[in-house]
Amino acid sequence: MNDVKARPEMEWVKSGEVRISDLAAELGLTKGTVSRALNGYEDISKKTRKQVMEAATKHGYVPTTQARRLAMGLTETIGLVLPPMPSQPVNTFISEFINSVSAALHLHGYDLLVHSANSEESEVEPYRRLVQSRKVDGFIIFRTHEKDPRVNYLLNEGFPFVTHGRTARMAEHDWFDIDGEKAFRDATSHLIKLGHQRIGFVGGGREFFSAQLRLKGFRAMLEESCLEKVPSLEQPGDLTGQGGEIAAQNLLKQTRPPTAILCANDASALGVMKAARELGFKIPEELSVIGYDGIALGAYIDPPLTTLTFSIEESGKEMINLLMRRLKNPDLP
Amino acid sequence: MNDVKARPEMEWVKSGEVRISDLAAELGLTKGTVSRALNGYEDISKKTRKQVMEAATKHGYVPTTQARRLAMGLTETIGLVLPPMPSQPVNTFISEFINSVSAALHLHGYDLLVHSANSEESEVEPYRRLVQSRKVDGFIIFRTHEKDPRVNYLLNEGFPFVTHGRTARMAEHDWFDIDGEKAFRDATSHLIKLGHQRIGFVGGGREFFSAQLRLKGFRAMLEESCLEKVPSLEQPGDLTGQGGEIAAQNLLKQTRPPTAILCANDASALGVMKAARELGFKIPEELSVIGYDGIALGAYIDPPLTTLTFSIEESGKEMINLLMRRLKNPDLP
DNA sequence: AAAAATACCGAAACCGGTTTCGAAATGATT
DNA sequence: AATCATTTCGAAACCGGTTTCGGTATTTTT
Repeated sequence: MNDVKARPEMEWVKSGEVRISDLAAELGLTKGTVSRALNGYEDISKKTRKQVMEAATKHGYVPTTQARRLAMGLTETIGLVLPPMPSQPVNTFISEFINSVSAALHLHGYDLLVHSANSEESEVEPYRRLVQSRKVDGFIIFRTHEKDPRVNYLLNEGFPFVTHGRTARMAEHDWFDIDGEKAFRDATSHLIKLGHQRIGFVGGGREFFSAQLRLKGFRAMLEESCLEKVPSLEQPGDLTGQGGEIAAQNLLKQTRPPTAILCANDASALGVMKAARELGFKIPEELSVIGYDGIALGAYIDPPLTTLTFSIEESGKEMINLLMRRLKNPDLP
Repeated sequence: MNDVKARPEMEWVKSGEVRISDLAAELGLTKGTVSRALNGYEDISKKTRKQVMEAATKHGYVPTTQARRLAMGLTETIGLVLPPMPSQPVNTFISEFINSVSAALHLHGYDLLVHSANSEESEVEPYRRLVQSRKVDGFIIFRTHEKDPRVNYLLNEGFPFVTHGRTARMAEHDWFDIDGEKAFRDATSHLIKLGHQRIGFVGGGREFFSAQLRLKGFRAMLEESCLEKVPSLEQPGDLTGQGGEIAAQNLLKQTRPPTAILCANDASALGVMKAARELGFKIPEELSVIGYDGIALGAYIDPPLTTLTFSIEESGKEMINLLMRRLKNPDLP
């Protein structure tokens, strides 16, 4: 079934043939008038507007984006810079995130420009290039650090952006974050009610603010429940499977190993589970493992990964709303 | 460490302040001359060129992209349309692919525009919009169908694109594909040498050409090895975990179940493994399961997923090379 | 030294839209 | 019927670059 044939009522027109001046010439108008008619200006008679509209749809006229952008001084494009590849093995989050962000942007008539980061250069370099060449009107930043050079740069430039994750300067910019603190309070509470007395924690890097908040939630609930804080039960991690393995080994080789382990994300949790198996721990009988991200794959492995979920789609939508609001009026955070 | 301070030698200039006409005025030249000087035209004296270059770097001049694009009639942007979300649960492929493609494009000075597909509208609609508004110079298409409406549309338009995966009209366009046929011949051969006599196969949808080729490789090796073809051992799938579960149930509930199962991708394989566990099959003692994609996560589950790997990064690079070559001279496929 | 070739740069058109301003045509007011 | 207010559109500037063309100034050739 050829798609062209699927639209028999419309004479096939090669795209990109008709310009606004062509329409104007055919209608005996000037291109300025045609432009105003199409863009809903009030100083156009309904008769003229109707004629213009009809001619436009008849010829399949679509304004050339580059010309619009130049004239209007904006790009209607938002930039998203991907982190360097090798760091993220279990990366389902990113593609879901891109998808939701892209869809949300589309509703506002914006496009998504995805840029890859070169691991050799400075973290802000891609942002700088995009800003200077005026290829985007704003940015979406995720995986924020507490002191984030990208945030510093863009704030300094006065360039619009939203972050996924809080930063030290979050009072000065738009941000969105999952309440990981609460999630980990709840998860910890849940484990305690099940009778666990020794709970391990595998964190993300210190540089990731959101991972710090998850740790904070964990600690808060321990204190609230009057459980003693055991430093050796808090292991650093790096949000990767490998990091999870190492952390789990440190936890489980102790004389009194934990009976449950909370992980800052799902990739870590998978690493923890692998290490636990290799050390002979039965999951979930001897050891409970809980991750965070809600990757779809968790349901397909044995034992199924217990994970805390949040909606990536909602996150994307919410972030775009924040960003669009700011693009329309740059006021106060 | 503020990144701005990291460049102490450069006086800080707010980006986007200086235009080409500013440079021209300062140097006492016309903007046409400045443009030619910067773009390496031969009719510029070395002295003038040097002055222009220095003034440009001094002021941090970067040409405005929209203006360049309008004047030159190209966008230097390639479009990538994501498939609707819910279909792909184990989606690490996409983000890796986006990353590699984006990096490869960047080497050629091109940008990547990522667009999300709306599941309610026609598959070609996003492409049509992008073409008509002239937002991209070409496309990257993946997950091709044998008869692909997107391919038909773009061929009809004469619009450049590359596909990841073959199509029925592959003689007419650039494409890149992993030799899945050979991979599955080899895998099948391997299983046979291990002594397996009954090998199951979980395919992808009939609409995915590449999945068909994997099936072809499987069949070819069976025939070559003089094993009888058992239709019931070939189960359709849909490249999802759920599809894999169903297919596995159909395979394993037979009176003489297979001792090994080949899967068209890793997501299917995970579903197969889940179903096999639930039916009491021990992996890998009683049943071998092999997937295809090489997802990084496979190593972290128990038992580890046996998978056939290919380099997504290489694929992306190769595809971009094909596309760039075509953009530079639109000749024959 | 005059003629021809070359190097170098200015002028201006162009890409395809948007937006401001003013004038003509129409309608309303007195 | 003359005056004022509105409606409606044309004219032109503008966005910020690129590229073609032609004309001096300079150098090379004879």
